[in-house]
Amino acid sequence: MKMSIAMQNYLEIIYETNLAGAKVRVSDMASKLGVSKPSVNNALNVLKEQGFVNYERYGDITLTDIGESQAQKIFKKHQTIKKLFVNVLGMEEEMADDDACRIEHVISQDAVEAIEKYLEKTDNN
Amino acid sequence: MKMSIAMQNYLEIIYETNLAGAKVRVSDMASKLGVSKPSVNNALNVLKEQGFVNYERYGDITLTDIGESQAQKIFKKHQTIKKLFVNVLGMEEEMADDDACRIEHVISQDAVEAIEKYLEKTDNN
DNA sequence: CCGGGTTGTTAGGTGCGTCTAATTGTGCTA
DNA sequence: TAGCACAATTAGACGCACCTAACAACCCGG
Repeated sequence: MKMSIAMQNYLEIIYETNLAGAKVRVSDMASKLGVSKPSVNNALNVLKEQGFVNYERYGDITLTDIGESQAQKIFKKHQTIKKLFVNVLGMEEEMADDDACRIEHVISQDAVEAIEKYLEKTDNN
Repeated sequence: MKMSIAMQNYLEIIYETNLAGAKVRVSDMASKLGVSKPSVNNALNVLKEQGFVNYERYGDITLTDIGESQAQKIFKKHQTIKKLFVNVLGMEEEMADDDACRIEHVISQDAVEAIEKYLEKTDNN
């Protein structure tokens, strides 16, 4: 169940694109993540291999149930961290997003829960 | 002035060993970081190349002025993050240390400053 | 219904940080 | 002071994530 930071980011962008109601495309992923199309293609094949995405040559890109729940977990971490940064620490939204995007991949579940508890306690959720 | 996370960790462990007043040795670094001795050796040569450490074959390992100030910066970030986690969020010391050790390498300077300001404001420094 | 622009894929290669196995250097002790 | 244990280094290889260049498939306008 171990996933690299890079792979987590690919998964997350698919999830967010779904949330936005847009079609997931290799080119768009590449430009959003700032990598080349072959890198995206390669990542998708790895993620498919690991059972996180459904993907066929030139076909649609979708998340499997497992991929979806993984992505959701990451996304939730992101939101929690961002809330702490914006609501408690008074950071700018954009900056908070950037930091959250990097921290979400390395922070422990325990730490996230500690943040959540604090946000509840201080009515910042 | 860009340094990889791996290299930051090597630098930090040298700094901490200095703080503890102990001699810096390849073997100890390897076991503390959970990597092999050749990995440490290689890292030291890279860091020497980049001007962060003084290091000769079979010689003492010390930080240059630049290396020292870099390490100090990282260490300070670590302390700030840890304080937030322990004093504000109520996390265990050890857990907070582990999280801080990973987050310190990806968090922005702005975010650290926001944390510092918050700690001051709430008398947690 | 076909030709060209866009999108996606393949092939091949690079850098970084890691490893194991083998070798060399150091320094203590008998 | 010779030898031995252990510390450090070298050599060579691997995995991962990335790249560029080239090629293949898709699809839409004429």
